[in-house]
Amino acid sequence: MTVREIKEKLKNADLKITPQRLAILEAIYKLNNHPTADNIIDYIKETHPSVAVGTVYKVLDALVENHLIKKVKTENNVTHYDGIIYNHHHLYCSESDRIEDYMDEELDELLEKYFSNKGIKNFNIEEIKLQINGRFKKRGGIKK
Amino acid sequence: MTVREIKEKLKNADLKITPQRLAILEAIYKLNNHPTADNIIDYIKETHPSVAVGTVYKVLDALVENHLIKKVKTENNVTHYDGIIYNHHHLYCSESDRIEDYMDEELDELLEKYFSNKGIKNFNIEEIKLQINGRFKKRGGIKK
DNA sequence: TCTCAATTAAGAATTATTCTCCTTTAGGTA
DNA sequence: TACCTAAAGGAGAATAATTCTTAATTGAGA
Repeated sequence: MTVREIKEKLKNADLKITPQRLAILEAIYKLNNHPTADNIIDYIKETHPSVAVGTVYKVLDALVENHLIKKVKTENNVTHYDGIIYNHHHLYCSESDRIEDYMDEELDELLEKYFSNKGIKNFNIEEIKLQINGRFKKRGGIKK
Repeated sequence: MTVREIKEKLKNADLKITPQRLAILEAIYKLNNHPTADNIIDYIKETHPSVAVGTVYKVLDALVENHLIKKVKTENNVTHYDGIIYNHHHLYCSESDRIEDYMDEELDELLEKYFSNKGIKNFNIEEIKLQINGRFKKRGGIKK
């Protein structure tokens, strides 16, 4: 995702293009791992050493409100952010805080069809996401 | 859920049966709305006015660790707890913090079958929960 | 280039949770 | 039934994550 594209996103969302906002949004795209505010601050501090913590929270809120990013539901007492705003699912590691995206169009269609037929009483569905809990297999190294 | 049954659960989980633990676990079952620690404290303060906040957090942690309750994934910066520990799904209201349980055995079987066939590369699935975002229809009152 | 509403910086305040230390108690054992 | 002690709880301080306030800076429209 180029700076140009990020500027375009901010512009389309009617948000002023500021260096802080560019840096924060770019951090989310580059990290691509559902970072926390603290992760983002750590990431941008090299190129933007004087961005205030309060600014980061304020910018993150603005990005969420303007549908450029989303908050991720977790059991943590810390907010994680997602740069992917189209619907998808998440793999949650039961051993760590790792969260991975999971895209599966076949599954999406299945769920769409299922709930079109069935529906949920007294509830208007807006979005269906899977929370898939489990363990990531280790990459390389000694097999356990 | 009777006090007797709750005592049984604590005993089976190898947890000492204390008045605080009984009160907190009963609160979760009675409230039955994915309460926060603060909700629970408010609920039990009438019958147990001197239970310490730190105790509540400690007891909740013990109940989670011993699989008597579960934490609910949310975007809030506050932990919600669930008294239902068998697998089920959640309806999340996009307008409030309301979270409702959603059980659907047909759906469970569908998902089970789907992922048995498909699987997820480099990931061992332990549990699949649906996060269904939407709006609850208003009960009674003027139609909007 | 100028202007100003919007944004940011800085740091204080708030909220939710965790930690520490001392007191109390659940329940096992004799 | 009484005793004992490891475990649990109370109280309050500490920590961490986020929000708020005020003054300074700035993006972008005119």
